[in-house]
Amino acid sequence: MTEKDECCSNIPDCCDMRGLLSFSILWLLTKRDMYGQELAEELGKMRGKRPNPGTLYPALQELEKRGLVEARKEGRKKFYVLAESGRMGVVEACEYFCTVYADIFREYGADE
Amino acid sequence: MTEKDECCSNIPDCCDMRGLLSFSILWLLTKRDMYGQELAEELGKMRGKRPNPGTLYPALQELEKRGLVEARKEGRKKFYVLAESGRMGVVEACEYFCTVYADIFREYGADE
DNA sequence: ATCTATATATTGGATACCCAATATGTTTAT
DNA sequence: ATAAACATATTGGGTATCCAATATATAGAT
Repeated sequence: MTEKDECCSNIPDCCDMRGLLSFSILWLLTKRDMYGQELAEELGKMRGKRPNPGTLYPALQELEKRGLVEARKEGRKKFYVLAESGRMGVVEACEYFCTVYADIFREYGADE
Repeated sequence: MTEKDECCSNIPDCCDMRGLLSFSILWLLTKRDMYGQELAEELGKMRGKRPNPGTLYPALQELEKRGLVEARKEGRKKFYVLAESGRMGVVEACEYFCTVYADIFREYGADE
């Protein structure tokens, strides 16, 4: 608790680690439907920093436009739901991702 | 073995998985010094596709400019070597990376 | 009604990464 | 010396992600 607020805040300054936002969003949506601010919070927990609205909302619109997610409004909240193609795509993407970076995880992941 | 040539060629079309090039380069250089074409080949094995020269060389120049790698010429080959700051940075980056995507690896990585 | 908090969205600008195509050197072979 | 092969590099154009700052719209409280 003397640490930062959430999970990992050791954001490296050597490589900016940009990328994989859409991938992370799709993966989070396999857990449950979420609206924008929930996604922002979960992304913040994962990566140590919430994405800015100017980053998040265009990404969501793009995923919606491509038919990977669908939106359902509830009051002022707009819940994003994985579409059929998104659900298949994200599994494929996760498998690819894990294969590509398997060695890195073998060395630095695992415990802790 | 009936599969594709190298490791993973199931490049997903749902999310483009762009990003992490500099990170991957730094990580490869923890294994051994490499020149451009070697890096291109190793990146091709990792990700299923070699980066184009117009992608790779600017990235290498940027890493050199920022002092994370140093270059040593041997004939026509230009070997890239992790600099001090690069070696520390890449460990930090690997730990960050593994923390951020730990859950995805737990689900889709591990065996196979 | 009006104020506040919440949630979505846009604007403008920057950087990293991606490509195809082409150009410039440097060895090696003939 | 000239050609072929190898390696590095550049050009021009595109997309995804990143930011700070601002705008709009809805809901709940008073």
